[in-house]
Amino acid sequence: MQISSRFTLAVHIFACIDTFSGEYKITSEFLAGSTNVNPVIIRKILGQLKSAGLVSVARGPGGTSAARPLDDITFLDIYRAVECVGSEQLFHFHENPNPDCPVGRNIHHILDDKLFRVQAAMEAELASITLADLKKDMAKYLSGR
Amino acid sequence: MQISSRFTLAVHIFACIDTFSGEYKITSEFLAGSTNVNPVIIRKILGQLKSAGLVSVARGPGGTSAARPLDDITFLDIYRAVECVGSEQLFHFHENPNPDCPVGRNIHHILDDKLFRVQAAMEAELASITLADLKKDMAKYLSGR
DNA sequence: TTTGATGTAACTATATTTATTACAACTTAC
DNA sequence: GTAAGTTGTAATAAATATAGTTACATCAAA
Repeated sequence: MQISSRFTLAVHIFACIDTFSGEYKITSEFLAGSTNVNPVIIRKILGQLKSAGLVSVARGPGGTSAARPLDDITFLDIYRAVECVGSEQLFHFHENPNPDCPVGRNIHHILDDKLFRVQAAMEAELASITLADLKKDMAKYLSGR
Repeated sequence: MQISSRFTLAVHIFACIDTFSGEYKITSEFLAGSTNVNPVIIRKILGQLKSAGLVSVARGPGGTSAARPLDDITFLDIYRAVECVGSEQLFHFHENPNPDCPVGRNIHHILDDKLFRVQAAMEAELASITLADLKKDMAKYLSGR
């Protein structure tokens, strides 16, 4: 199954912060307009990003900004902030393999290290991409806006 | 969100084929017993593995076997066989970003190559693991069975 | 104190996964 | 050729997760 759109939404949010800060006030309503997603969903994601220390959200007047330099926020930071997979495991196991079967009893042990390696490879790639990279690439597309 | 347990189930099925072929007839009922999953689900997965050319399933008398040498079946083969993500995309996008917003209009283009790199890293790791590796590691756990 | 925004609860709608029942189709062996 | 055992598949339900929506208390600044 696919990874929740919360992740791409969160990146979209940062892209808006990069692009529109100063020009517009970055509210959940504004972000909802750009993403075409319900403002409450946006606020929930902003809350997760805030808990992870990635953004600052002003309550009274509204307005969101990045809490750290752009080259210090990686896709992995964002992924972990919004994904909130309780288990932190990418792969879902069938819950109750038969303990009376030698394979069923051991399948988890046998697979765990292999699946962890797969997850680690993915996370390493996520960690190699920063919001500074995003901003740089965005400039190409937005030059003529 | 996590990757469907169909993947770990499919690997479990191959582990059973490795371990019990000859000793028992590998039917969907037998596999349901080891995995503790409904036989119809097992049959559906077997159908996907069969379509991908990874197993042979005998209809009348029943019984499943690997269709290729174990060192020629990778975790990526299995992943692709059962995952059937129509789009083949690991990351789910929010569907309708605002085309009137310069960020909304371009977010897909901006992210696509980066997300593809992440997916490729994960798939490369999946491709590096074969059922022969699985069998070897299983031997450690099953020696005293 | 008014204004505009966030934080959050509650509920709904939708989609996906997994389970279950039922049965036709098929293959082998008797 | 028929009985037995199994696969293939449809139809449906149940469980879970995601996303949308309404409503409102809370907060900070002007």
